[in-house]
Amino acid sequence: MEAQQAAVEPSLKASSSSSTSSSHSQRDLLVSHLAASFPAYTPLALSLKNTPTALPVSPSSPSTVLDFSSSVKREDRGVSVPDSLADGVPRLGRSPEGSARPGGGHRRDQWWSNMNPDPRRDTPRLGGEENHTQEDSKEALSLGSMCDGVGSRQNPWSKMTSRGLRMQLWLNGDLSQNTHIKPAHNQAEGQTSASCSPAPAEGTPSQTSASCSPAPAEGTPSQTSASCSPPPGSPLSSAEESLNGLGGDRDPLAPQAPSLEPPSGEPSGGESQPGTPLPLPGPITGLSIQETIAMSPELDTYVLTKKVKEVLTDNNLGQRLFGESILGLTQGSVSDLLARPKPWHKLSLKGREPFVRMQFWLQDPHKVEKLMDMKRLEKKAYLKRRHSSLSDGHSVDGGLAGPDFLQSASPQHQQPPQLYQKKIRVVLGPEEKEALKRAYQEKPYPSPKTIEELASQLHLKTSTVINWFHNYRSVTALSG
DNA sequence: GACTAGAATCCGGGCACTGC
DNA sequence: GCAGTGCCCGGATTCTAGTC
Repeated sequence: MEAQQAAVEPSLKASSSSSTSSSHSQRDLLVSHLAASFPAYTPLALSLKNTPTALPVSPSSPSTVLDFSSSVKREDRGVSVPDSLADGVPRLGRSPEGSARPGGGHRRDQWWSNMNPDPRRDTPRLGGEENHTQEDSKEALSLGSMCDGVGSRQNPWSKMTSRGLRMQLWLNGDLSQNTHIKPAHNQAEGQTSASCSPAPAEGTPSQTSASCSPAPAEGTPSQTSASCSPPPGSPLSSAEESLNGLGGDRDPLAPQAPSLEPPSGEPSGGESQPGTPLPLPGPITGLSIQETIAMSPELDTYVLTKKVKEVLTDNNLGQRLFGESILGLTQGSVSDLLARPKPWHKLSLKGREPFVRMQFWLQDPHKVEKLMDMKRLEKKAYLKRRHSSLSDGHSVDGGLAGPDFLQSASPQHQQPPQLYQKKIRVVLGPEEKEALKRAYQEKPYPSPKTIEELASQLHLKTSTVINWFHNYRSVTALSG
């Protein structure tokens, strides 16, 4: 904790200064420190909810503010009325004013504004806050939240959402306007990191043509796509470019540059296996996809889902296969997403991820073939398993259908189980619920000791008991 | 494939405590 | 008194398992 803060603080100072070339080494230190501290989010290899591994952060990661600003339609969503207010039902609890207070949705606007600085609105502020500095980045988080994020409640990368990610990006320098990432020195790094400074650093040799400057002048033949993208063949290039081209007033599915084509030769995602979630094309790092999502301009979720539905129905592909293979979600979630896509601006970072993945998938020319292959493999594996199970005298019906079956069918799931472990849903039995309710009647706010006791008596995790009380308080508050 | 209950998670806010 | 920190809370959201 202290060490982490020690690492953070210099970077805060560095990033708030106008020149950051001197912070290069600090930044490197910070990045490597973060690489050691933060678990990774590796969506390609892992399920959405799976255990993170080492963060593949390096100075060379395209940790960049993507060049969205020129094409991004700002989220002009007006006032987003929370459901709790929209339905006119007053909410109990401590913060009915919470929805009305200046924070709430406004903070998300702030986040979005920070992520997508609109040059048109980039007017000097009162009080001399010309620069987007530490203050700007921090003001969207309370002290408690900062503390939670940096200290006691650090989330693994896979669990970060907009704010957590924003902090991370800010730490990386991408959100601090004045942070100019110096081109990396070594060759390997040079390919990407060098090119992705938020803005062309003054006096910095244009080593790469290549800045992912937020707003290259219009009409400037931007090298961005070429230089900000990962090496040719890397799917990230297509991913990011595709997203770059997804300004809100453009058809999210509109054909993109040739680079949208997945790497030639090997179909993107390589040898897909049934049950292997998220076969995004190629080795996209977790950081990249997360950043891509965070920086992604507004996608038209309705158009996106409509297109996905069309492709699935046209090719007789099931939601389950699609969900588990592409999105890492269950059939029910896919159904929900496709039937009732939320507007982009109402989605958190996490909520946007499936749509970004849909977008990736739709742009894959081999998408149908790959899903078909998965379907075949799934069937083959199922039959094989069924055969062997029958010979063992065990039935495979029921228990092995669905994700479990998929996972067992996938060779990749022979890897350490924690990598592919699905979140186990706790289903409380009626007796457990009854006991919890009794305890609630007695004490809606149980002490840690009581929680411990309840947990051990009911053979539950303390977190489950805590969650139950939390949710039950919400439910009773709403109904009461 | 649609729908739902509810467990889990995210996040901002509030408050107590501590050290200066 | 103030800033920093840690913890807990409510509200909102996400997403799984189960059912139809």
